[in-house]
Amino acid sequence: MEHLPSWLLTQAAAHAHRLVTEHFAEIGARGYHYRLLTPLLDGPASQADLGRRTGIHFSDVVAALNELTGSGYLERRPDPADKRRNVVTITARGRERVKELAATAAAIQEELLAPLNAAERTELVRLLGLLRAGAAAE
Amino acid sequence: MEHLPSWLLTQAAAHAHRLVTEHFAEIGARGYHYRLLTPLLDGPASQADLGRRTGIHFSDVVAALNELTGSGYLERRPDPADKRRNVVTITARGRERVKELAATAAAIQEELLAPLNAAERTELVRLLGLLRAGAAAE
DNA sequence: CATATTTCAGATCTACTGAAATAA
DNA sequence: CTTATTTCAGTAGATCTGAAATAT
Repeated sequence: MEHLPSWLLTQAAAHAHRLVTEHFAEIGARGYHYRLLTPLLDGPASQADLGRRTGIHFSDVVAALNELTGSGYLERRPDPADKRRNVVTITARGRERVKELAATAAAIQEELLAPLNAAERTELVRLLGLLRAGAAAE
Repeated sequence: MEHLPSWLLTQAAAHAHRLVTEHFAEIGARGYHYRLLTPLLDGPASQADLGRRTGIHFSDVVAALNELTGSGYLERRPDPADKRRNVVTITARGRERVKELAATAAAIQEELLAPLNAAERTELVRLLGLLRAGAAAE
């Protein structure tokens, strides 16, 4: 079992999940907040677009954006060019919040990757990236 | 975000989880069944012992063992030497079931690791093992 | 008519918390 | 009295399903 990739992946992800939940909770956030707020630094986006870029389901994007608008980190307005869409824009407070979330995320990575040296960290990221590309391919 | 280890880990694990759920469901099983049944091939164990060896919580071990005893894959008897404990033993039907589950697990690994060559698979397992050891250390 | 977007209500699985009963 | 084991009831988080309303 200790050599079964899917099991090792599950265990490592569970550990990562514990760290993410714990550290983000300390500042009243959760992982979805960071994942959704960060891409908005590059400019406004529709909710469907955010869902596709982050891998978060449309229905969950809705709930997380409700929380983030409630905190004043972003604004949601109907798109004049396509009235089905909402244009989601990050606010000045939201940009400050991202800095805070990014610092927390960096601390999480450091704790998670502590057992690996620099070369091993790079290789892990590369291998996981390959898995991700393969999963997206089919 | 594509280079954030905790995110890559989460995505890869989510993909692995989809494969595990999907493939095991085809034969009326789930991941916990394989994880609990396999160590019992080495001999009987108490539930607390199973929980420690598999990383599954005691309360979830109880529920999964209820399902497995209901299907006749294992037996649970009070331990005469320590009456707090249950001795959990795999049955002949259980041993057959493990073969089925192991074949399914192998198919899952193949699908999951398809993007990696043999050397990369070995390295991924090694790196995830290091993370696991680090997580267990604190 | 088919497709895309937003939204809500609900379901699943994994992981965890808390507490009780029993026995070492 | 403290600790370990089993058990149950319930929670939380991430993911996903299904369906409705609206607009392209």
